[in-house]
Order: sequence, then C-alpha cells, then structure tokens
Amino acid sequence: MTSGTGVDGLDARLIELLEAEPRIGVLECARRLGVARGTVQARLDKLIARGVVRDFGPRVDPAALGYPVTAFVTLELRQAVGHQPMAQRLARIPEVLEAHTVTGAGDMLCRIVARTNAELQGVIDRVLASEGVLRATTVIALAEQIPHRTLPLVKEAAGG
Amino acid sequence: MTSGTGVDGLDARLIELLEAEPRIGVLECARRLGVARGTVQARLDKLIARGVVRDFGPRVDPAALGYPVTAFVTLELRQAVGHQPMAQRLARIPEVLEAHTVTGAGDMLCRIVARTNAELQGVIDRVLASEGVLRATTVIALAEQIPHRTLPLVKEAAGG
DNA sequence: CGTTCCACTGGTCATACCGCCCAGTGTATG
DNA sequence: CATACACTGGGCGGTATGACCAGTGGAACG
Repeated sequence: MTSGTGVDGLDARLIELLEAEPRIGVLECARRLGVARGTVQARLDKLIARGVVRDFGPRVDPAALGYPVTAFVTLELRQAVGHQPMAQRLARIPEVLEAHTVTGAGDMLCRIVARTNAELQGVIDRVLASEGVLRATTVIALAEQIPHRTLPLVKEAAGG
Repeated sequence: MTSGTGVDGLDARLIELLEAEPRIGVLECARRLGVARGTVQARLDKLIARGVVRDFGPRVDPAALGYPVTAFVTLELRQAVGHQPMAQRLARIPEVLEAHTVTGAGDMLCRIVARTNAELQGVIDRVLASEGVLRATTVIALAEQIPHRTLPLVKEAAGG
C-alpha cells in the first residue's frame, strides 16, 4: 500500500474516471486504465468496503428541483436541549439538507434551501419554532464558487 | 405535469429507490415500481436531461480517506479582489471541498477538511496566504447530525 | 534461501441487462 | 374530433456482469 490511507494512484485514477463518466462500466474502466477487469472489480469492491466510496446514488440538484435559494443557518440552542433530539426535529424539515454541530458562538450549522427568499423566511420560521432554538443567524449563498468536490482530495491522498 | 417543478410521485419513488439501492438497473426499478421498463427509462432520461439528477458519480467520504476533520471557514476579502479569481485560488487547495459567496459580514464560506486539527491550521494558513484574504473565521464541525440529503426535498417537491 | 501470501493477469462461462425498436391503448389538450 | 403524449408490453442483438480459474510476479518472513 502506497500510503497510510490505503488509496493509491490506481484507486485515484479509478475514482477520477468514474467521477468524469459515471455511466461507464467496470469493463470500460479496465480498458481505459489499462488493467485487467478483475483488478478494477477488486479495487472498486475494496473502496466501497472501506467506505471511501459510499455509493453511486443519484446526485440531486435542488435548484433544478425548484429550490434555487441556498442558505447557511447558524443556530443557538438552549443549553438544556441535546443535539440529538434537535437534529431529529430538524430532520423533519425537508428543506434542511444538512446539519452539523459546531464550535464557536453557534451550536449548529445547517444548510437550507428554499424556492424563494420569501419561502426561506418560512423555512427559518419553522426551524425557529423547534423547541430549544434560541436564535438563528442566516447567510444566503449568492453563488456556488466551488461546487462540492472530492477529486482533488482523492488525488492528494493518493500522493499526487 | 403534476407540479410546477416537473417532478411527480413516480419520479420521486424512482429517485428514492435509486438512492436506497444505487446498483440496481432500470429493469429492476421497473419491476419494483410496477411500471414498464420503457417508462423508467424515459423518466430517468428526462430527470437527467432536466438536471434534477446530475449524475451517478461515486460519493467519496473524506473521513474514510483520512480527512476526518471538517470545518467551515468564513473569509473576509479585500473589496478589490473579485470572487472569481479568489475561487480559482481556493480551488488549488484540495482540502477546500466547497466555496460559496455569501451575504453578511463575511464574503465567502468554505467547507474545508483536514487530517487533524493541527493540519487544519495548515490548510487555513494556505487559504490566508491567498492574495486578497483579509481574515478567516473558522468553526469546526464536531458531528454531522444530518448528513447531506435531498430525498425529503424530492418527496416534498413531488407533493408529499 | 525458500516459502508463503497477495495482487494482478488474461481467459472462459452462463446469465442478465441494456438501448433500441415497434404497435396498441388510454387520456388530456386544442 | 383530431392530435399529442405517456405508458404498456413485447421482441431484438449486442454486450457487460459476476464468478471462476490457473499462472505469474513481487514482497515479507522465518
């Protein structure tokens, strides 16, 4: 194994290839990478088994779904409420796409989408209505300068 | 069309199914959804054509790659520097997974990962070294309460 | 130095899926 | 009423898939 993370150059090239053209199959990957099909299969199995590649689920674009407004909302919680139950309450709001507990002044950071700025207000109101939320600070994402990516990281981890 | 977004119940069920078991094929989907294969194919094509489903790329887990530390960094930029060139500079740092321009006190919000807290400092230093960055405010993500999801949103858009 | 382990190769096999085609039907639209 | 559209259910050839195998080369270990 090339590095401690267990990802080598071939793994990285494989992920890169799949990232670029997700529809191609194992056989095609093998051809392009210049290795045997069984090798690609084994690598892929191992990457999935190790959790490096979670899955190949469909990546849905909220904007195309009609939710072009993205915002990051920092929540301040009442100390007494646990983060777990809070997360469960937030999970009931479909527009909450993501939530993390964080350090700093706030307690939780959420990614929220909405159809319009006006509806964003509505979503935030629903968040605020959750028991235990003291305050919500919102910043609206004006533009996605770097869309979510992991490829450079994979290459980095592979050593190059 | 059921709704203005162009996603109906069947679309939603299809996405949900693919989300749950990404490896199954069109035929299997058709069987489980109780519709003809051609229908599934047509729906899927349209979803992709409309951009609702971006692709089926591999979802890489940075933690499994050896980058368990996630942080959100808010950047204040010198007014003179454009966001575009700034994004390009940030894009050269593999650990920067995402970047948005935002409203509020800060100018950009980035998602950053690192191997350790100590290395996080190093990554932030590299960000700060970029021309035009005046200040960086960092919050570390302690736990991912709600991992990135879009399913509830899809169901919502489909009307339930 | 020999042994053992492991990954990769390159080949086969039967199965099953894929993309594409078609005619027929039901339904909403104009 | 005519049209357009979506879905059905069927069939077609081509091809990938997953599984399996023997053989090879390198690295680690006693």
